[in-house]
Amino acid sequence: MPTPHFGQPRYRAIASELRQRIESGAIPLGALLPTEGALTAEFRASRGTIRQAIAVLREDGLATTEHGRGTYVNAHTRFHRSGTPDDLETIRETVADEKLAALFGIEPGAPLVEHEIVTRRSGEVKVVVRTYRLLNQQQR
Amino acid sequence: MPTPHFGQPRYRAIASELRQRIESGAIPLGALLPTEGALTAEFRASRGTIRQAIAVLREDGLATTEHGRGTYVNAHTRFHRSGTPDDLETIRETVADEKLAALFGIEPGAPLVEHEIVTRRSGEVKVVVRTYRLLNQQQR
DNA sequence: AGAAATTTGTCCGTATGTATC
DNA sequence: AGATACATACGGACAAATTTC
Repeated sequence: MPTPHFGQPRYRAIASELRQRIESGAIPLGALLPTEGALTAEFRASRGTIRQAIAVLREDGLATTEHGRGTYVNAHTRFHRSGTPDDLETIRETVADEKLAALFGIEPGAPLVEHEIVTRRSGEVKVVVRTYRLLNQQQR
Repeated sequence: MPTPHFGQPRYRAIASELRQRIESGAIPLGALLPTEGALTAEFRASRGTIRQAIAVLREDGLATTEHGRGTYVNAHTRFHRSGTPDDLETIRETVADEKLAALFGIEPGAPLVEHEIVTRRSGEVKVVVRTYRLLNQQQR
């Protein structure tokens, strides 16, 4: 069989289809996706293509895959406006180390405001973001 | 050929090697990586495995791939949209201090990927943002 | 507790499509 | 137009983690 992929690659089309099933509720949040074997049968695509489609969902934060277990639809992904239960936000005053001091052009030990946001997904820390600003600095 | 991957998968080992070449300067920032074909020959791995290794570098923000062109090592300086020049983005591998180690549930000293964005406005550093993620090296 | 079945992870080789040089 | 380089897709094989019996 040739491999004609005009506009949309096969794996993206499959990813879209799966995404739609998730958003429509056909596949409930927190549930397992069909196995790779089942999806290869349904879409009559190779396993590699199916895995690529699932990788798209993972990259978009919609699913999480576990070895030997399967791929879950992430329970609480979208629509987390303010007060996300899974994010932790901390604001504290800290002091500049050598590197930060050099960047800001201040003395090491001088005060800075540190803003830290910890993002978790399924209990695991996914990313830690820290912003540093000078004290009493007004936005423009 | 069998597939003996004891501790570390082949594609991760290759990714580490490439990462090291980048950090050591053997492959300069902004330069093109060797082509997939060249890497296939050098590491005697299949093209799929090479592409998996390069994907790791992309996920860590170290490289960018362009169809038909090649894979670039991301340079320190990133493009700025119109208006606000003078942003500087740095990606480096660092080690977890006590606090970060506790957050991620890893050992202090374990490697992390740090993205740092320094925003200046008329020569003055306005804000420093640092994000920390697990290296694509350790699975868990 | 142990063995088998299930499911995802890694790797190979090949072929063809598409973008860039 | 031709050569080069990345993108997509197939099929097969074995490894490793989990679940089931």
